[in-house]
Amino acid sequence: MQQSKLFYKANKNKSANAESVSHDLLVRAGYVDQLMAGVYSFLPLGFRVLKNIEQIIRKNMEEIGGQEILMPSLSPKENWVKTGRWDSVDVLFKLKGSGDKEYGLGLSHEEVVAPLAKKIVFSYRDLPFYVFQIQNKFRDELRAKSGILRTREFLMKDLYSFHANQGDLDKYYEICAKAYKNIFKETGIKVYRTLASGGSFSKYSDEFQMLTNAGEDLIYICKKCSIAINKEIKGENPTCPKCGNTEFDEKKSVEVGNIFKLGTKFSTPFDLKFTDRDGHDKPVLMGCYGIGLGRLMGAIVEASHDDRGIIWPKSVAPFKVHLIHLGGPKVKTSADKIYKTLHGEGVEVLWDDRENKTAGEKFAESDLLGIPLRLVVSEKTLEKNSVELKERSKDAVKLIKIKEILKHV
RNA sequence: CGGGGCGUUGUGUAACGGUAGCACGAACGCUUUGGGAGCGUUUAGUCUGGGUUCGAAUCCCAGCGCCCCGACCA
Repeated sequence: MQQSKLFYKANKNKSANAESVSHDLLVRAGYVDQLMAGVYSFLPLGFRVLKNIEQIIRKNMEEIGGQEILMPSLSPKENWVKTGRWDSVDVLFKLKGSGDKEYGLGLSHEEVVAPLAKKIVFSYRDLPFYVFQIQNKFRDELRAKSGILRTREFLMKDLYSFHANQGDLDKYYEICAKAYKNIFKETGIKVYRTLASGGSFSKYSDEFQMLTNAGEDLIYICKKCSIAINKEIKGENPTCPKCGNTEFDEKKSVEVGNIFKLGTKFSTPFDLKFTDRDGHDKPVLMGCYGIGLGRLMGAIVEASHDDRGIIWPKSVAPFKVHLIHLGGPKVKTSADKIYKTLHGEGVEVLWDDRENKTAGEKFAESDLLGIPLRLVVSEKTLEKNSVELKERSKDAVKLIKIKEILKHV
């Protein structure tokens, strides 16, 4: 991609209305644009990051048997009434269509996936199965905050599992927890699996929390065994559920994922059952497993930046290489050649081909954008048939031969 | 939803009730080219509606919007 054609505009001034680091940097570097409180557009740079995160999640969900589907955002009021969530969930967006027909905008998809499963599941032979989607969710949060960390519309991966018995659900729940750990590791952040209350869903759930001051949650990490619990759990029982210790570190954190054992909570209202080996009908047991993609993206920035800008982990970076040329037409021609070579080899490269920008501006913006590898071409480097290579996360620069660039990127 | 703060050009900000200015950006020209470079020209703004006043960005009322704290959080 040539930067002169990229749909974005970076800004030197700090955003006035952005308290959190990720909000400020993502807006300033042109990754996202705020439309209103809690609602954002993802510009090409931001969308590329989002798609990389999406791909990591997709791969891991497919590895544990997840089959990808796409469910609608609109759903009929009746289904929400059936589960009681029309009245009990105050963040549900409700809207009215023609003929005064009422709809709910999906904030999670039990009301859609359970009736769907009912059309496919009849026998124990049809179980278990796992379906997931990556789709926009709508929640009428009382207060959106911290840029893309808490929004009213956001991309979420939600997986639903269906089981014939508790043992099977328990087993899959742990498999999914492991996949989650892997996802967060791949996206470059450290998370704590945190025992939490399940809200209206189940007695207990597990949250995946990343430590950051920009977060809105508090978690308690056992000083002895490093198990983490959230506030509600500590409120109920102030001892470590694993080792009985009572000493905890209190830390601010952001929840990037959450898993629940739903049991029969949603299968019962929709009469979702199956015929077991013994010939008797039994309710299907469900689990649900969510990750907010935009929030994860924000969390990554919170975890990985410096005072000059973002430092993307390679796995999610919008481009792998930021190519910069300094100098006149001759240098630009060489840069163009390098750009085409890299591009031709499938290396994701952003080339700052702008002619009216000074070296300082290009460097400063490169640091702000946070692409992992920077290649600089100038007359100085060309004299040695080389380019300069620098990792965004490090200070060291080194010269590498142009012929050998592909070995380094 | 309670409390607080704030709405001035694309962004960041200034202006006692009296000429809406500065910086960044953007555009053009010339010069420059290894850490946000220089000169010149240009561009674009007082959230909306009322009120007070000779005169309102400024004071008052209402609305809308944004941010923060809290509450809430499938």
